[in-house]
Amino acid sequence: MENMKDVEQMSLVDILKQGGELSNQLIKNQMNPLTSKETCEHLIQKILLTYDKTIACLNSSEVLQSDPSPIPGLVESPDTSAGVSPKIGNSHRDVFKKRKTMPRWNEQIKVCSGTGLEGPIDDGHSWRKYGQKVILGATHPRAYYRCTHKYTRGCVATKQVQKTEEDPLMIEVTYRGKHTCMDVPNSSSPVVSLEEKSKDIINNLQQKTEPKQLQNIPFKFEQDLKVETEEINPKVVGCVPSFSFPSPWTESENQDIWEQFEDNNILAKLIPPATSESNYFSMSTFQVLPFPHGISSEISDMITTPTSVTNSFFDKDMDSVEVNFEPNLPFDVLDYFTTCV
DNA sequence: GGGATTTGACCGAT
DNA sequence: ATCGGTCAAATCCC
Repeated sequence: MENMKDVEQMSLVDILKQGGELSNQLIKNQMNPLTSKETCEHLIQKILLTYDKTIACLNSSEVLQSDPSPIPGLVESPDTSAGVSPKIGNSHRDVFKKRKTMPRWNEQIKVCSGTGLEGPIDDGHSWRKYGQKVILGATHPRAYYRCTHKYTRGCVATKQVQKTEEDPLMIEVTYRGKHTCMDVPNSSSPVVSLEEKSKDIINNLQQKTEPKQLQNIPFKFEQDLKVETEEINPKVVGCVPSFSFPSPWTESENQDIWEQFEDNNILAKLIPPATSESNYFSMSTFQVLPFPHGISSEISDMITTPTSVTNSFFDKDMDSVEVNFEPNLPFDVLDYFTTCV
């Protein structure tokens, strides 16, 4: 089984690398005014195909994994079913027994505040802080959040938020458990097909004749990215293309991106334009969260606003996506978030 | 007054 | 024994 998983992950990496190369080609072509629209369109189709391949690969690996709890959060012991408060008839001991058997996985995100994006950040969920602890060896305390609907809908999702050692402006978020409170379809965030997104991207490309203007392209690849992670160690098993903007990126930098994936280094960083007045905002990697909603409200939770709020930042379009941003690429943040949201 | 946060205590895991 | 995760009473805030 292990070997099989290795093989699958190897092919996944290959597919993802292919997607990355295609993305680079697309950018290069886009920078060339002589490139035909059809060429770009063809490239985009191929890129999207790599997504499909990866998803298919992931789905097959999911089946292969003998996870006895295909729907985390719904396979709890009876006392954790929706609507039943653990306060009733539950001692501490019961609670911890439950925790032990609870299927769980986590995700880690690092996001940096100070992006100039004042205001709430929304992962689509409301969280309630239930604890805070000083962690050994950590400078900053770790905050514990649970889904507001834990008792009303039996949602078992929790997250931990902690400022990083190296940079207090960076926070690390660890998710646990999938939300089971999102059964009701969210009509406000309709699913967009790959084709529609492809057209959207193409239309944007058409409108951008100068490479510099590429910075205004709403990036929506992430809508299609999906990753399933299981267990405690986060694994990048998703279809994550390398995506380069017309920036002075080097091949080695792109290689670094993929090495990050291969190292399962799951990070998302929003590094603010510390020294420049312009908004620089580059993407190097994408990582997909297995949540209905990914990047969450922890930034504002930790830094600017109280918890248990519904914030908006990446909004629905950024669901399930984790992104590395680096301060090299010109990217109009405000424009991006006003045109995309 | 109701909901959210804080914080000390409890308990399982290591 | 120590650490991490959670509970729950007290407190705060709207």
